[in-house]
Amino acid sequence: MPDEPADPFRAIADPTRRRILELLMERRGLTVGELAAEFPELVTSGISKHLMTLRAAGLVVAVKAGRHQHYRIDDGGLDAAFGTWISRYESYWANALDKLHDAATADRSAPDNARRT
Amino acid sequence: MPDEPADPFRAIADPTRRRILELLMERRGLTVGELAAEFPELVTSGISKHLMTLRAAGLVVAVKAGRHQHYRIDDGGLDAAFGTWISRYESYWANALDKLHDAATADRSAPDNARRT
DNA sequence: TCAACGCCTTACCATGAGGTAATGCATTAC
DNA sequence: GTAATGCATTACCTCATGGTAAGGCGTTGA
Repeated sequence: MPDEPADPFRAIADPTRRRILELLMERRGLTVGELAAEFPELVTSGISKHLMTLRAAGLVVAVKAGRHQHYRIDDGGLDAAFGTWISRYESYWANALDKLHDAATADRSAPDNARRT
Repeated sequence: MPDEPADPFRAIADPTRRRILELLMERRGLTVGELAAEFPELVTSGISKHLMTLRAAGLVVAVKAGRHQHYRIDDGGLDAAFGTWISRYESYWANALDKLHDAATADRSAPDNARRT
């Protein structure tokens, strides 16, 4: 079986893979070598393995171009993987953060319940 | 060292822990026993370990009440853990999905770029 | 054609994570 | 006080994961 689905949540559990996704969001179409250059402490084949994990999770796709291979984020895959989860949590947050906001405005002396707005 | 930060992304990588979070969103204040009842295939101490992982990641908090212990989601912690990441990806999605939409309307014959809508 | 390049693939290893079982420790009930 | 309950903690096992090293294969350029 070449095509096991692979859990996207497990894919983003690794900091290196999250960093790869960030890099691919900033500059799409990066090659393995260009990505590997951002991780001096890792060997190229390690990056390749991470990319395969991301591909197996449906988060990135690769396009062959000559002897290079350009990776970019699979927008649809990313949405399919996390869209449902995020929207569910967002509706939860909408309620939860409302309550936090109420508490914060009611009591101005405890401002750091929610860092980052 | 009792307080190692613990990566929240690693915490939600496990399906059991994601399920626990969902349950705590539906009914807050569940005890370990009540949660364990939802996982017949697991032993109670396993659930306890998962809860400790979620606590270490700052995603849930426990409130002692008699000899029970009520767990609930740490709203601020959840936001601190994922808020930044999600908002960044959302702004990306806003662009990316726009492009998908453009591509879909421009070329009606390639409809399955985005599964799930 | 042949060598160099770029990436993938395949062992292989060390570490960490998920699971169970057993023990410890409060708290409640008798 | 004693027993039972509810959960935490510890020890232990197994398997998955992240990492390296080495070899394979297609592509490019001379």
